Amino acid sequence: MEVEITTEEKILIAARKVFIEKGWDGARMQEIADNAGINKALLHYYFRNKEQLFKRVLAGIVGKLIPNLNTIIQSEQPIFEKIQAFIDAYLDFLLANQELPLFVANELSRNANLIVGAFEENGLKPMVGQMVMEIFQAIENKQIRPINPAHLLMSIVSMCVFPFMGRSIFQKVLMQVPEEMYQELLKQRKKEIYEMVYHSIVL
Amino acid sequence: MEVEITTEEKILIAARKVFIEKGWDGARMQEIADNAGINKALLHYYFRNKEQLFKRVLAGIVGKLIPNLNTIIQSEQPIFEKIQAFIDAYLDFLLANQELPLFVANELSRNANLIVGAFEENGLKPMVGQMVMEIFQAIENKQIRPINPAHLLMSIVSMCVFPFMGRSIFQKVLMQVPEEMYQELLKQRKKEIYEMVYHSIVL
DNA sequence: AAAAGGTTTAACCATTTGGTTAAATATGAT
DNA sequence: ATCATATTTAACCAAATGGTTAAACCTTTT
Repeated sequence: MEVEITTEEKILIAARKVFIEKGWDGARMQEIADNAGINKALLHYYFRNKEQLFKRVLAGIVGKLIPNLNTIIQSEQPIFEKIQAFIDAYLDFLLANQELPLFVANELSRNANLIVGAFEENGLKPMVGQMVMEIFQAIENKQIRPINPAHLLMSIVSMCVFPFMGRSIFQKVLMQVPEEMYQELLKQRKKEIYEMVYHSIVL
Repeated sequence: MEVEITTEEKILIAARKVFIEKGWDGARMQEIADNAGINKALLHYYFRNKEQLFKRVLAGIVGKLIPNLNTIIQSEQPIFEKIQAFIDAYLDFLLANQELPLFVANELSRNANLIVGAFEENGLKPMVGQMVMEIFQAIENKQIRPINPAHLLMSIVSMCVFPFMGRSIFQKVLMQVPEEMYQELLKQRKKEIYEMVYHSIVL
């Protein structure tokens, strides 16, 4: 069977890899061309310049990041199930896109307008609002102990994302464990995070 | 009173600022020179090249990062007090060096050998070992509920660091709050993190 | 088969950037 | 004052880098 792959796709795949690996500043058009197995001039034929290419890569990334989580947030489930589903979906995504968080945080902090633009074009609503409300209600209903919802969410997201974003810090400085062992830890986190959150809010 | 500030110090201050702000790839020797108010050639007079200058900046950063935490870890206190002291000291440091985590994670993931070298020269022992042992003992002594120590530590560090390292993600994408409000959240975290951890491990 | 249009390439170009050089200027010792 | 040494600067340089151009090469249409 024929697996058609256009030059444009080859370029985007190569660009995604190089941009994520090296960041905007470190990425070289020549390296992207080499990775795509084409001439450098062809990059500029398909994408006018580095910025256009970067924007296209961003759009692809952001497009996958968002919908996943939003569906969960909007679903109707009891608070504990919902939190568990959130952690579950978030970690699945992170395990499949391990280098993404550091890349996004990085570019976002240097190049904010570009990235925020990409998010807005992809229609990311501040999905936090609804979650905050639900946590408030769960507190009033005596389902969970009183806790600042913003901080609870912050903590959950932190526990999910940081092991990926700060992976180099954990792996190379703090824990000094080999790659496979770290991957093993990452896989266990789904369960560990949920248990931590559960015990910290259950009455 | 005379505040003596040598050219070398001026350079290091400027370099630290530019490197942290822009990263290795984004930092320009010219910009560092401008920030220091000197000629570009003078940079190379004091520091042979970009790499030497970067290493010196790193040494300064790592030198302050470590000792702070190690003293706490090595202190003898009951487990809950120790965890609280750890969070306390960590957040004080982070509040005073907000841009550092992203910078370190970033350079560490691209340029590992350079940074790990800087850590090793500054004698960072994998301080985690001792903490893991103590958590194990606390579990055996029925002081806290059974929990994987590595994950507990990972979670604590995550909750402390991520709001700084992923600040742009929280602030600009997820929560969309103004600067002062985010700073306010950060100041509250000390208390919030400890309470979260406390409730999640207390029997 | 020849014209036409899109696709790909090699060779260039202008600018930026890290780094050097040689001369000028302070600074300190004799 | 004068000599020597350390500090600072302006002018350069070579390599790297994003981008352009004009020609070559397909593929499809007529």
